[in-house]
Amino acid sequence: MAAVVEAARKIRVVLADDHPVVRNGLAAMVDQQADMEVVGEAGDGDEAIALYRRYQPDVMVLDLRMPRRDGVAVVQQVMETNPKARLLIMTTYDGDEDIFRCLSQGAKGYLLKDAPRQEILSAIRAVNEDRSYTSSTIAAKALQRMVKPSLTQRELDVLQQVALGRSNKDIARRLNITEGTAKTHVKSILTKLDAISRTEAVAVAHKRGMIHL
Amino acid sequence: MAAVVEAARKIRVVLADDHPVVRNGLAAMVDQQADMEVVGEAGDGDEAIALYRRYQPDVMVLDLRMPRRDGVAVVQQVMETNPKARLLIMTTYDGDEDIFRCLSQGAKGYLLKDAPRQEILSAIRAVNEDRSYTSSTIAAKALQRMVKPSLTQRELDVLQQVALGRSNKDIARRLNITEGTAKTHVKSILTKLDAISRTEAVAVAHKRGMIHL
DNA sequence: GCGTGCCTACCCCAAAAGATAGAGGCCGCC
DNA sequence: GGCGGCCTCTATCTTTTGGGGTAGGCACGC
Repeated sequence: MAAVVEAARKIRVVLADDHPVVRNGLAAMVDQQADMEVVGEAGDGDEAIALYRRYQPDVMVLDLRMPRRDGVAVVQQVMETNPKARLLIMTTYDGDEDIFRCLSQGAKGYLLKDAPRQEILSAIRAVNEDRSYTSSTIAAKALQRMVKPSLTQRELDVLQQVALGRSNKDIARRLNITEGTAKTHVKSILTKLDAISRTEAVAVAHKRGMIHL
Repeated sequence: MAAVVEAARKIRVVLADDHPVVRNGLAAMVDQQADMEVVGEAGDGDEAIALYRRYQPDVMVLDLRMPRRDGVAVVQQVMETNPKARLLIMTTYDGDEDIFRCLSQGAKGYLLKDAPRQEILSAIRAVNEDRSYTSSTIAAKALQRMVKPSLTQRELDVLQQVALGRSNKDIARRLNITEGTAKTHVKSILTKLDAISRTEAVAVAHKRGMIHL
């Protein structure tokens, strides 16, 4: 057999996704490439962190929604111990607010799961070279987001309660504020989300990935 | 080269899923098996129907959520022209109400996307032999569902409107009924879903996959 | 120091929502 | 034919929502 010739070291990749099928598909795609190889596969957030530590891969591809610890938490954790980590976020949903949380915490790129094969591969290469990769869909969303006012933490707390169907009085009790204050928050939520009713606010917030029902 | 020995004809499979990664992963898994092969891949509902017609596969694996035409519609369409079709539904979400719509329309089996490799393969084999395959998670849900009262069509119409944040008056206008009637429907929705407010009803309905936000 | 944004809290008031208790028409099933 | 489920509509009453404005305390940045 001829000697294996490698111009350069391969890009070492760790995959993290809770769906075996998706991991399988990604692994197959990556391993078919001459310039990259899969060195580890994780099925949840905790595993992802462990595998990153163990293999110190060039790139880790992360699903945003995973059991035990979601993508946001993994990015946070990994970047803390390894600020130079190159992480590529992958998710099913565009418009997910968590994307921005990941990116602002240092994730290098973002991909939609319905991206074609080639886009996925070039995203991995881009991230490996420390270039950031952002799918055009997301770039557009990011711009939209700059314009639209974002909710404060407290408002997100209240919104979360609203989404559970709680009344203002209930929300006030749980957050240790008066009903009047709860109403104030709800009002500003409605204004910012451009919604007429709390129910519509929940729909809008869910669509924008600000809350997960 | 030795002659290829085949004890029996391979199971001919068509895959339908809008995520290239998932299709890739499934295809790799299937083609690795000695007793099955992928004869077609579809990226949306319309394609799925077209490919079924063209290849008349033994089994078609269908994602429930797809662009252009979702799994329910595909099952409906295919079963109509080909009552003996063997369809295996695959989805990300347990608790999706649409599952039951598919099964009652003749889909042979149901799988969660996070199912392990082996389960997926044996589901395909089961469906091919005209046995039905139901993941245990779903069997449990089905039982729960028997107990809980389901909404009438009209109530689902109203619920859909409620989920959009519309007021009773709005809903009444759009459905050509009086506000009082709209309220009556909302009331019975709240009762059946065991919710205190319309907002909670939306949350519950969404969790049960009765509506998609 | 001064503005700005956030959280808190209060007021009033009109509108909507929800709870309750009816009732008639229609359709399918036993 | 009778019964039950569904859709429609009515009326009344209480509670909750949402819109309007105002304002003090606090932290942060310029």
